This record gives sequence, structure tokens and C-alpha cells, in this order.
Amino acid sequence: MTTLNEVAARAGVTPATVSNVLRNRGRVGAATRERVLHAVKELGYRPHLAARALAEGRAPTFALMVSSIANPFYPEFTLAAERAARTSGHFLIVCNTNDDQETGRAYLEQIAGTLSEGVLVTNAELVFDDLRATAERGTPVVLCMWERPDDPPGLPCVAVDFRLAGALAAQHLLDLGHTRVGALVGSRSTHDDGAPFGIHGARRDGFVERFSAADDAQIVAEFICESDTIRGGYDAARRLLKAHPDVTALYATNDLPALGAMHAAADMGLSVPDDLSVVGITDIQLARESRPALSTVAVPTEEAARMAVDLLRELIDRAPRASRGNPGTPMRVTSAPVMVPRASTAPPRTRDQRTRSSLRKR
Amino acid sequence: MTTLNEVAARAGVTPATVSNVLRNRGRVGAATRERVLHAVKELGYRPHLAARALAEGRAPTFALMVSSIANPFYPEFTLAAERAARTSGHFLIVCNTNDDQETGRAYLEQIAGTLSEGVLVTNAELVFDDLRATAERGTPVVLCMWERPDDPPGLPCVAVDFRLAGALAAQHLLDLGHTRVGALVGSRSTHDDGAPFGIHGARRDGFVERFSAADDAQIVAEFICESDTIRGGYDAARRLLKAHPDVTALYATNDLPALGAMHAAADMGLSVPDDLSVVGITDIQLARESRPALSTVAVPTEEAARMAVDLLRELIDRAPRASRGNPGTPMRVTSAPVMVPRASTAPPRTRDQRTRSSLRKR
DNA sequence: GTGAAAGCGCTAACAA
DNA sequence: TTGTTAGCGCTTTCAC
Repeated sequence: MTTLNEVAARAGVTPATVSNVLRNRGRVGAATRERVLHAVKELGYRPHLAARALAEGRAPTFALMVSSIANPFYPEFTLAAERAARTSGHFLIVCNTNDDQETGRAYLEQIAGTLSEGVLVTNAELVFDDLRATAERGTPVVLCMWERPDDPPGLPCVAVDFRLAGALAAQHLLDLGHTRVGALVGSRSTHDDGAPFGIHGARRDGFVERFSAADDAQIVAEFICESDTIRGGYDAARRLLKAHPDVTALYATNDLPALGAMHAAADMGLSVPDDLSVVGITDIQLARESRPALSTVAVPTEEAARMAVDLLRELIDRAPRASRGNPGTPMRVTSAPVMVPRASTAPPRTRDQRTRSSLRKR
Repeated sequence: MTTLNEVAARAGVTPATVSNVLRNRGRVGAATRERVLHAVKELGYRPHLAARALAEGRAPTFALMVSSIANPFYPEFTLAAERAARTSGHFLIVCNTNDDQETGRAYLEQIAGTLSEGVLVTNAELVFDDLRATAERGTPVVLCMWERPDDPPGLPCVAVDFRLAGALAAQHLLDLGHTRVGALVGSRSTHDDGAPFGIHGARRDGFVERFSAADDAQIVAEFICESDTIRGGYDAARRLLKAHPDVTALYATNDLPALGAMHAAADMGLSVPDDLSVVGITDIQLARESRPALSTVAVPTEEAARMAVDLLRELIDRAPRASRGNPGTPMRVTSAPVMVPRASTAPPRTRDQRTRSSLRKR
């Protein structure tokens, strides 16, 4: 392994000069620079990142805590975060907590501040206390997808207005003429402990408020999804549709359960969207690729990732070493979610059509 | 930030002793150990990973190069690799090259050896020369999903017998009684340059060999998938089915295109598996969750990840610092892939049934 | 059992 | 413009 020293020796200068050349600091003569660069190339020198981190007192990576890389939303977010991090000169260490609090804590303990300069968190699976602790220890932490802009978490964060997202979904169904619908509320929070941040609370409330505000419109039933997965949505939808066969549309607080609801409908002989409309939230890639394509409320993932990295950088610059005095807990809000109508929603059948539809079922 | 020194001062010992206590090296008196541990807890000391890495001459992370985290296979593999890495005491830095050679090279240049002790590579998107270069520079590299056990890449690797996978898919179709089928061959290799490692070559060959060996059986057409995605499979399947409406089954060299093929069939009014059987390779999670569930050849992802990490560790231990003399390029082979029949495959209709089926199409 | 000292590879004042 | 000198926080011989 080639070191700075070796390069310096080769070029007939001191390590300091080599360092200066490599990072464009301080003034260096053109001739020397030339010689140094040559030596670098010749020896195939590559700076030792750990050494540099130690000397600089900063690390070249960010840590991204995700609760479960199995949920396709996270890879998508990760991708965006990684891009953003790289433009900021950082690598991204993906810390998969696998929904396990202990694992998350371990990552935080070990990585934060020593291997990573800052921590990005996509979910509140981790108890806030741990996050606050690391923040107070001097490692900036940014929450990436806070769901309630109206209710800051007391930690720097990027918020997305998920209540609005829910409202948009409601409006979409209303616009199509649906008056009797069901809701599938995802809730995978292991650590709910009645905390103010029940995972999908805002998404639910937004939908319920808007939908209920309309004349004649009624949410016939709300079912909880055991898990925020296709399977979870499938099971919940089946139960809901069995209990309330008269609903003409289903709202799910996330795309995966919405996809599951479509499968459930298919298995029950209902055609989507003719017999049943389905709408979700997020607009993960699968939503575009499902059959029929899922109508959903798109959430600005890319933007959120970018903003989160930006915010993290600001926090780092702001608190160079010692962050005495509360540095504040800034909150950024992304642009609004937007409804993306696709093939899984349509006006409800008229009574006439419904009869026909029933006949078609075996 | 608390340092070893501070802890030492607090406990009334020297840093060396603290270090010894923390890593269970050297003999330390029970009483001192007690005091040290106490001080550690009291001060909330956490070792500085970068400093440790520098002092030890080794890093606490592995790098995982993936070509595209957007393809759900990679997150699944990543998950497995991360688990394996953690049991080995390493963090996993996920390096998403986004199918870009330059990005990949940049990661390799910067991370390998200085921030990561070893490199795991899931694809040959990176030119082998770069990988060999880093390996020769002293940072172990392991290829994770080499597709041809019979043709080692000249780099340490974990191989999966994808030729057999293809053969199993063929056998499955044969067993069901299909005699006229089509093949969708994925090929996303940007850097094909006629290299011996055409991305899905083995998967194709295995299928073709086995299927063609059967009497009366014929592969009516092979179409290339432009991209290894649902979309890619959709397009290719449409073209194939238009040109050859008589095939009773489709084989795709990967699950995503297979899923796309199912969508194409649906859009063309064909019912799967009644009018058309579809089989893929890999068994990603989506395969289980699609409607109908996809019949596919499951590949031992978890096992491959585990073996790759094990192999990496061995290489690291074997070549403590200077790896003079070819350390060899070991290859491990996972257990065999296995056919997982699900709902997307069935015996072809008899002529009689086919007629009925045609009638049902609008 | 515990301490002293050197050094991992690099950066960052400050001198020259 | 370049060199000198200290470290960054930790590990690791080797004495004591």
C-alpha cells in the first residue's frame, strides 16, 4: 500500500506538500505539483480514507437507517439518498435494522460519529430517545420522511404532508363518484406505545376527514393491516370485502397493501376497477408496473432524500465540533404529494351495470 | 466526544490498559477491569472506529457493489449479505453503481482497502480488470453470483449453477407436456464486448439444451429482452406472442421479465396458465406475490451471500498484509437451484380446450 | 498486571 | 512556495 510519505519521497518533497497538491489547498508551484502528480500516478497512490477521517475529525460517509430493505420503498429511497450523498462527497452506509430496535441501536452506537458524519433515518422505528442521544453527542441526525408537518418530532427532519396525501386519495374517490368505501390502515409499529406517531395516522386522518366531509359519502369500514405488505393488504382486504360487499372502493394507506387488495379482489371474482376501485399512497415503482396499474398518491421521494442530505450537511457545518446550546430542530417540508390516477380506479358501476357484473362472476 | 485517554484518566490507568480491557487482550486484574468498565459506562465512551481502523490496519466494513438497487433481487441479496457481514463483525457499505462503470470504478478506487476490508461484487458490470487490480493491490474481492461453475472467472467467487437452473425450467415445462415454447433471454450487458460472460448465457443454454433434447419439443423462438425489467419482459413477450401465437409456454431467464410476460399475456387476452404458462428464474419475493404466483427456479440467495462473506473472510485472514504469490482464486459452488412450481404454469390445453379458450377471448 | 512509547496515514497550523 | 511539527484516537510491542 502506497502512502503519502512514499509519494513525497518519490517526488522529492514533504508529505505536507503532497497533501496540499492533492486537495488543492495552499499554494504549490506548478513544477512541484507536476512532479507530485506524476509520482502519485506512478505509484498508484490512493489516500487512506480512515486516516484522513481521523486527521480531519470528520468521516466521509453518512449512515442511512432503514427499517426493512425488503419493503421496496426503502431501496427506492436509498437510491435517491445515495445519489444525494455522493454529490455531497459522501458514501452511504446502509444500515438495515430489519425492524429490530436493538440492531438499530447497535448501528447508532457504533457508526455514528466515528465512521459516519451524520445519520439519515427513514422511520421512527428507532426510539426517538436513541436518536436524540446521538444527536446530543454531536452527530447530526435527520429524520427523512416525517409524516406530520404540523407536528414536529423535536428532531431535525424533512416532512412530507401525508395528511394531504390521504385527503387527495379521498378527493379522487369522491370525484369519481364513490360514496361507500373501505379503508385499509397500515400499522406495523411495534413500538406504538400510544405514541403520537402511530405510523400511518396522518394518512388515515387526512382521508377520513376529507371523505367524511362530503355529503352522502361514508367510510363503511376501516380495517387494520397486520403488516405493511402485499400479504397484509390481501388479508385485510379479504376480510373487509367479506364483511362489507357493498363498498365500491378501497383506500390503503400504502401501495403494497393496495396491491394486495387488488389481488384479493381478483381472487374474490371482482374486477378492478369495474367492480372495485383501489387507491394507495406513495407511488412506488411497482404501482406503475402492476396490472391494472395502481392509482396512487405520489410522494416526492427524490426530493425528500435530497433535502435530507442538504439539511444534514447544514447541521454538520453549523456544529463543527461542539454543538453547545440547542442548535434548534429545523424542519423542511417537501412539495406536496400529487394524485396519480391510473387504471385501478374508475367511477362505481350504476345499479344496472352492477347486475351485469354479478352475472359475469361465476 | 470521549476518548480512550479520558476513560483511562478517569479510571486511573493508562490507555493501554483500557484498550486491553475493552478487547479482552492481555491480562488485566479483576479490580482494574471493574474500574475501567465503570468509567467507560460513566463517560458513555464509544471507540472511534476510524482511529481503530487506522491503528489496526484493517477496516470494519465490507463494500457490496450492486449494479442497480432498483432491481428487487439486489435488495434481497443485500439483506442477506448484510446479515452475514454483521455476524462477521462488519458493516456493509452498499455501493450502488447504477449500472455505471465509472461510478463502480470510483467506489473501488476510494473505498477498497481504506474504508473497507474487502469487496463483494454481485455482477460483472464492472470490468474484471478493475476488480483484479484492487485484488492485486491487496484488497480481497469476491464475486457473489457467478453464473458458470464450469468456467471460473479467474477471481475468487461464489458460483450458482444457472445452467442447471435453465435446465430445471425446461424440464418443468416438458413434464407438463409443453412442446412448443418461446424463450425470453435477458441481456442487459452494456459491456458485452463478446466477453465470455454474456449475462444470461448459462441460463439460456441450460434451457435450450434440455428442452431441445426432448423428442417432439421445440423452442419456437428466442427473443431478447432489452432490459432486465418487467417492462423489458412485457415488450419482448408481446412481440414474441404476436409472431408466434402458437406457443403454449414462455421461459424467461429472470423473474422480472417473466412477470412482464404475464402482464403481456393478460393484455392480449390470454389467461395464465390456461392459455399460456410462464416460468422464470431466481424466485424473488415478487414471484410469490404476483397473481397468478410465478413458477420459477429458486436460486440459493441467502446461501450465496453467506458463502461469499465466508470466503472473503478467509481471503482476508490468509493475506494479512502482503499477498505475494498468487493466493489462488478459489471458487465455491452453492447448493443446486430448485424448481418451485406455482400457479403460472400448467399443462397446455388440449386442442379441444384451446377452441373453447379462443371463444372466450373477445 | 500495568505502563511507556512508538506509530498507523494523514492534515493543519505555523515557520522558514 | 515549501518544510516542520504536532497531533487525530487507538493498538501494540516491550519493559517494568
